[in-house]
Amino acid sequence: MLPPVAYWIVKSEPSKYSYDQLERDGSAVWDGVRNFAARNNLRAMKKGDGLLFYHSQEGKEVVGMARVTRAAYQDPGTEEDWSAVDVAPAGRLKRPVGLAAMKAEPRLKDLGLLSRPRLSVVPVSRAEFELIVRIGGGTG
DNA sequence: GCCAACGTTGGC
DNA sequence: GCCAACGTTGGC
Repeated sequence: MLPPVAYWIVKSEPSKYSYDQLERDGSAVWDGVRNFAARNNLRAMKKGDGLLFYHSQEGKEVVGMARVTRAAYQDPGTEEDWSAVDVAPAGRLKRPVGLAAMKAEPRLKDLGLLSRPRLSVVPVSRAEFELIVRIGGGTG
């Protein structure tokens, strides 16, 4: 039996790196994280973990799913002790799930995205993950 | 080890 | 563009 996967929300400003771009690229090196808590979350990721891709600043919505394709390794952009993972797109939501919709959903009241708004990589429970995907109409 | 200053993020 | 929140840095 496969080990259970974990779930995360990763944030990106679409003007810097959008979900569209990830789909065009087919995969991406998720690097440049310079926050200890976010780094620790990156390091806890395993290949196969599920990601929700959130657009910050513009959109303010979860737009799609992605998957971890390579567990944490040295961030290639620095000599310092930071980490990167590789990710691949795993389906766009039929309807993006906006920040307001998540705030309004009682079952998402403990969502890390809401309680730790400045953290760029936050864990979510399987239930939260699946609920957000369901609110978004799935990936069709 | 504390705390003030500073920089960055991100919602509004 | 503003401002609040918060993480990080650096002086003491």
